[in-house]
Amino acid sequence: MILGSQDLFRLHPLFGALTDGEARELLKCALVKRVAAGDVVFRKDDPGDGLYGVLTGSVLIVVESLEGKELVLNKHDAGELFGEIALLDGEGRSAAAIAHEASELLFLGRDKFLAFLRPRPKAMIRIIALLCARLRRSTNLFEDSTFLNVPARLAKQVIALMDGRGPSETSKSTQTLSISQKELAQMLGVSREFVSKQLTVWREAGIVELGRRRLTVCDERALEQLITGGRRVPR
Amino acid sequence: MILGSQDLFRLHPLFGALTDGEARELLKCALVKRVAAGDVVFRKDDPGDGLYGVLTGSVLIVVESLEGKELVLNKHDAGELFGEIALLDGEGRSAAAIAHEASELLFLGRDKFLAFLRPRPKAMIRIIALLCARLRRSTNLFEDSTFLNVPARLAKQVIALMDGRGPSETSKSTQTLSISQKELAQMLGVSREFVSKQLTVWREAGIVELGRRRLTVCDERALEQLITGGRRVPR
DNA sequence: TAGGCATTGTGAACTACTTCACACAAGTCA
DNA sequence: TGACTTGTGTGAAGTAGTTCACAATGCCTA
Repeated sequence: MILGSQDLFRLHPLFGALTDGEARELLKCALVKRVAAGDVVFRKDDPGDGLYGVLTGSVLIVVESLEGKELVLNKHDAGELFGEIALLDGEGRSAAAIAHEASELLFLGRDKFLAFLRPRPKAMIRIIALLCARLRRSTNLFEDSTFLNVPARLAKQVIALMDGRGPSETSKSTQTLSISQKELAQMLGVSREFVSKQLTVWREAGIVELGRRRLTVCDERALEQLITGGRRVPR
Repeated sequence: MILGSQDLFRLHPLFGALTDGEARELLKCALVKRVAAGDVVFRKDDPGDGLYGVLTGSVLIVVESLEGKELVLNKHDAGELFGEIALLDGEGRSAAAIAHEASELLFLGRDKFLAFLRPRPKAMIRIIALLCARLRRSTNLFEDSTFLNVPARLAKQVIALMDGRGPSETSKSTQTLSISQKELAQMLGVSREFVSKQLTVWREAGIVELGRRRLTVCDERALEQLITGGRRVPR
């Protein structure tokens, strides 16, 4: 789906039922940034100068360790907002944002956004809902990383990526993800090699098919069972 | 410090500058729950029926794995609020709350709280700030658990516990924490034995002194260096 | 004062990962 | 076409943590 710059404001739950006039007015304050794959949108600790929305493409939220290993905290596709934390609390960016592919982003400056928000308690309610959702996700990630072993977390991640892409055609169909094993590894914070080995095991078990930047899930049920079965150190 | 039930409302940043009248009115809707150490305040997945504040004592936020291992996500002392997420988004409790010691809690029902919140955008702003703070903490925990090894995370946790207790007397003084090694382990999601071994190493290095449910930090600087020095698998 | 429970210390064996070192395949650009 | 880059597969060796098993110590209370 291709979003017009206006649609993001009109359609995103955060902005609720804006009138055409309001949407147009917000749009005047916003600007469209075009970025190429790999471009840095903002860095960790940058001042939170505004809110971003994804019109086309996708953006990764990333933190980097001292040795340069990257951990992907989140991926935002068309229609989603990001960069709200630093904007709202006035602290520095809590992570970097990097374009995953060539993308068009809508940028709304801090002052404009806060001015929009101040007289609209309903929008605040929706911001609160957004933050709660982020918090639940974040807590779950932490929980999983301490309770589940890597195969289980990998299975969970793969399923989440499939669900994110919408329920595809028929609910029973095999679905193909376009993602490299390195990217999968970075979303879990584990080594690329281990992901490769685990996927190979699954291929031999007929659960997935593999290709270059391609992962086709043949047996989603098997993956689901791996999650609940995949305790840590199951002796 | 012992909080009167009224003080929590008057003093907590979330409620801002309430008038005496407002505080009294809120208080009429609230009720005080007394719990003993180990009592369950709410369980994971319970409906989010209200907001809690700690008057005296402390409460742990805990998730449990399928095997029964407990991970302590947070600890709330006197003057702090908890239970806001499920309350705000209407989903089930994202974790359990368990009294760490005998405590007095103030409970404010969902309807009353939302009614209080609705006409007060300033209070919403403070809720938003609270959620942002929680989100940053949660993200940091996840980040640390993937980038740092256990000794570094343990050092960080110990320092955080000391800072939480206020800057003590003189800033250079040695400080004593009253906590068991099992509790420390559960805050990090690691084994009790490993914590014990690591603390023993530190004792032999003169960094800490140990006792039954007692941990005295002699050399905070050394702990701080362990954090930044403590990459994962440093070859 | 004895008995019981919670806490700590420690060694031995194990395991779930990691790093390192490659080989190979596939796409891309000069 | 060839050279280069990116992605994948795999084995060998290493390591940071785990579980298990137990001993010892201190505290609480009957």
